[in-house]
Order: sequence, then C-alpha cells, then structure tokens
Amino acid sequence: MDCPQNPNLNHVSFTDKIDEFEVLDFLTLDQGFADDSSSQGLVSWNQLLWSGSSDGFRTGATSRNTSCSIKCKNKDKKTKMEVVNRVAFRTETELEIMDDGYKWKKYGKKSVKNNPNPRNYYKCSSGGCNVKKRVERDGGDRRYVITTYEGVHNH
DNA sequence: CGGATTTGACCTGCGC
DNA sequence: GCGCAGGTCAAATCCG
Repeated sequence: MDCPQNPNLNHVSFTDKIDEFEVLDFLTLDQGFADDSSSQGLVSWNQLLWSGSSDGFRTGATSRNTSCSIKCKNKDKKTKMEVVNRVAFRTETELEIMDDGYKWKKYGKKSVKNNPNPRNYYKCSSGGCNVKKRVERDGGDRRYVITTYEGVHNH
C-alpha cells in the first residue's frame, strides 16, 4: 500500500509547500513494518507538510533537501515500511500554533522533564477523527518547535 | 451564550 | 509497592 494522499493537501504541490516552510529536521517514530500486527495505518510524507502559510516561517533551500528525504525514505522502503502512525519533526518558527489544514482542539498542557517549555496536546476536532498532535518548543534551542502527530486522519 | 482554552486532578505505565 | 513522568479529563475561565 502506497502512501495515501491527504485530501486537504492535494491542491498544493510539493514544490509550492517547500517554498512556504522550512522543515529543518525530522524524526520518524514508531516506524513499524508489514509483519507488525499492531499496524494501524499509514502517514504519507506529504501529510507532514504544513498546508497554510504563516508569517513566522522562514524559507530556505535546506527545506527542499530535507523534505525530499522524507519522501524518499518512504519510497525506498515501500515494500517493508508500511506503518508510520506517529511522526515528529522540528520546525524553525516563532509560532507555537501553526495552521496545518486541520482544526485542532487543545485538551492539555504539561511541563515535561528536560524541557522548561510546556508541551501542548491537541486532538483533531473533526468528528470521528482521533488524530492527536503534541507541540513543544525544543528545550535545547527555543527557535525550534517539535511537533508530533499520532494517528491518521480519516477525512 | 457557546465554543475554545486553561489548568489542576487523575490515570497509567515503568523503573527501582 | 512506591514514586515519577507523561498523557488525559473535565470543571472553571476566557473571549468573541
């Protein structure tokens, strides 16, 4: 099964989005494989890219390379890598709240160990969609925001 | 007034 | 079993 498309992002091309945002770094967590019975679904690389533009973002050439690596990462492992239901990435931005095309409801805030900045918890407010995301400032470099998505949007 | 946010309490998992 | 840390709930509060 190939990467599903995010309906909200279909109208935006890869190149367009890269010019809007700078994804400086990313981590892929809970990366499962086809034989993992706990598999719950897929998250495509382009679901990781923000769909809105915000003044707080900077643009730069590094984003193109980094984002491409996300794409290639999935494609190269197409036959083995089937599940990425949780993914985190770090973005250089002044904003805590970023418009990624979905409507989120904040349900919690927690200070975490080794990070003086609180972590914010959001749920997708669309009915029946239980995707969650966590947003926190990088404790080591407050210029960066670490965003973790968990689950797959069903809309 | 209703929806969104805040925030302390509560729950759960894990290591010792 | 206990304490800690992370995650979630829900009542209170805020705000348009």
